[in-house]
Amino acid sequence: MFSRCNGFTRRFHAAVAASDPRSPLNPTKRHRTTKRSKNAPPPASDPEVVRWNKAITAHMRHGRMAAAAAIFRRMPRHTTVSWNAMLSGYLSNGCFSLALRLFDAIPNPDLVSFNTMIHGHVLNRDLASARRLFDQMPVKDTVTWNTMISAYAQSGLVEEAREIFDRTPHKNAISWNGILAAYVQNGRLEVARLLFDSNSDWETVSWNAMIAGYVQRRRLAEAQELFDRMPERDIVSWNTLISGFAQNGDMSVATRLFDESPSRDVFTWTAMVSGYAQNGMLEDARRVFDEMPERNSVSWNAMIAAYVQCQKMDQAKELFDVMPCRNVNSWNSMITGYAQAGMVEQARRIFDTMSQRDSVSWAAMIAGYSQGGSSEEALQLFIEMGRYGERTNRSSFTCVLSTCADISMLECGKQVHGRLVKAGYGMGCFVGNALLAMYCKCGSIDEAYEAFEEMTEKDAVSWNTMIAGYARHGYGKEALKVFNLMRMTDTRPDDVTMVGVLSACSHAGLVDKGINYFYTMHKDFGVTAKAEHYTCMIDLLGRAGQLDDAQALMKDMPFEPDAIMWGALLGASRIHRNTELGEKAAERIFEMEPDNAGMYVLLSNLYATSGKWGNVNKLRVMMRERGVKKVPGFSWIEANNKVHTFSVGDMLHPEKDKIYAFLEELDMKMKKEGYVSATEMVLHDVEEEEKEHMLKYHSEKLAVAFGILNVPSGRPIRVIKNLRVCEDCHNAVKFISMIENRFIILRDSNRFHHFHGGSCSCGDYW
DNA sequence: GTAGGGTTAG
Repeated sequence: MFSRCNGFTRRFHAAVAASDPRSPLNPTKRHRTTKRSKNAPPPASDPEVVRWNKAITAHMRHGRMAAAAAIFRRMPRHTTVSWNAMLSGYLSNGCFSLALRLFDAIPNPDLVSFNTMIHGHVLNRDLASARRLFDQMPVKDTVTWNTMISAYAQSGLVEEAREIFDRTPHKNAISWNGILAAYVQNGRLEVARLLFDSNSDWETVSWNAMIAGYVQRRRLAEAQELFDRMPERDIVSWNTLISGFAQNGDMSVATRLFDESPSRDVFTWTAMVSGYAQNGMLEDARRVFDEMPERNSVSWNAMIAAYVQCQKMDQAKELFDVMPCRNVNSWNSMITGYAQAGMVEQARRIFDTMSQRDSVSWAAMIAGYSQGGSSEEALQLFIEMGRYGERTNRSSFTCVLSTCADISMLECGKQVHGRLVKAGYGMGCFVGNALLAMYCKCGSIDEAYEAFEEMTEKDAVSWNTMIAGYARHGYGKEALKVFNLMRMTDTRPDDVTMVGVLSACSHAGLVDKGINYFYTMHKDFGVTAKAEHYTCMIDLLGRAGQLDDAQALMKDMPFEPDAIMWGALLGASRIHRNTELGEKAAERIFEMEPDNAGMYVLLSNLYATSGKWGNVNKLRVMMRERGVKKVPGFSWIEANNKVHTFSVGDMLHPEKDKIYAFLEELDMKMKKEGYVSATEMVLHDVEEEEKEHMLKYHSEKLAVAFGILNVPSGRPIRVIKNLRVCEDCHNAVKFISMIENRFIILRDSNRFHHFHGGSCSCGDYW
């Protein structure tokens, strides 16, 4: 590393020494600005060489790198200008490594070579190398300083940009615009405005930057005000304002401005196309698209995106097939479109056929799998993405984390977390919230809280996720502690927060607190009770045995009770063995959702525990007549980097013999400790004496047994079940946690249960 | 031959 740095410096000094006194590299005669000073004589150049250099530039401008290189090789004599033309050509065509090699080979690099190379590093998103080169230059000109200012500005490093700006000896309009843009583009609009107002001779470019800042913040009135006041408007000014109104849904103003504008270019037309598209005006978008005098790939992509957004994939495909030159974005739009329309195979076909992919392509494909429920494929592709060397972006991280959360793959999620840290994205809201949700849903509430604490910025979603996470884990007090922390910040509790808070109270049995929050949340936080809040309250009162109050609340609320509310009441009736109310609730649910198998099971369990076997049978007949299929129960557990799935009485798992033998053994021990199997809990078409047998092999028990055999002792056993855990299994797992001295965390369709030492965090209250 | 503002995809 060091030898390389010294090499640069040595070469630089050699260049200075070799140059004549008029050289821009000679520290005694600094050039103040970019333009050659008027009294210096023009450099003596051979007109022949100038012709060659011009040819190189022309080829490079059209992306013909090979032709440019051929001319360069054939030239009888290379000037530094020829080398620089090649350098900037390679960079503008995206060939960074070629450029770097060429730069190393330049015999007498001058200021322009160095400036170009700094910019090259910036394009390569390698600010450190750019800065190293910058620091090594004994002589800098305004271009050098300006390049660094905008490099920092574009990377969000406003303070660094400011520092460079302050040190810039000969600031020109570009320097000033650079620091203005640094503030505007990094959300410091007020500072930018102060700076802007402190000076009166801004160039049009800077007016435009300021207007764009307001447009991005949807502050259109201020944008318009500046636009009206600016001394000179160019086409960019018009385009910025037009697209501002178009993107914010005001197509009538956009159209008026479009008609008023003195001239239009591709940008103007494309802004109109995408504006119409985003406002669902597909025909207008297409009309403008057809009227456009010229189109570039962005215009085509905007029109394709319009069809994609309306899920008109046939028309999107039609355009895609005929467009003259497709870029990555065109392909990415098609992937996104197919994925969102649920046509994952077509999306994959596009993904496989495209010649070059970027991180967006991978993210779109991963999102397609993830949202389509193909979790395994999503994870597979994420792993492949890493192998392929593609830089994982925030969006793919977010998708994969939510996939891990859905199927509760904690180990996988942790690995993704590790890569996230390595990628150096920091813990902003977007990715941080996904990480938080992953840990919550994977049952690792402590790690969730760690991630929460590490987040550099928290928004309402972060707080809400953490509160709801604690609530679902039965840690009501912790949830309320987080809620109280939240109240001390600037983030206002919203309706989602209050759903979390109320359900925390409900899951932890904090009845009075819950009631209090419910009745004061409007006064305290301006949250009006929605149906979700009432559902929480019915649940809370019901669990606490205040079934009359729950019913009274249902009667008084400003909504018609829905199936979820009746379901909460049915669940409460089951806990408190109130058959009459349970039946009433179930009746209403069956009217609204005749296919909701879970509710038949709940009612059946209620009948069974009350010894009403005749009704259990009747219900069974009813289900058969109505064709209601009980959703098969599954449990799964992650062990040895694999997900192991179990169904009732599973005979497919390779280790089934060991598992069943172990369960027999456990059963004996449990009975010695006083466990009685609740045979009556099962809803099955089996004979009485077989019931105990079936129960013993519920999927969650199999998974727990497998976990004890395979998860190292001391580590918690995490099991996920797709349905609610049955009472017998819940009871059994309590015994198992005591006998085997293990922490067992069970996620069912409703909440988390943390078992240890013979009891559960839900307090048998679920 | 090098540095600044506006359009698409996620």
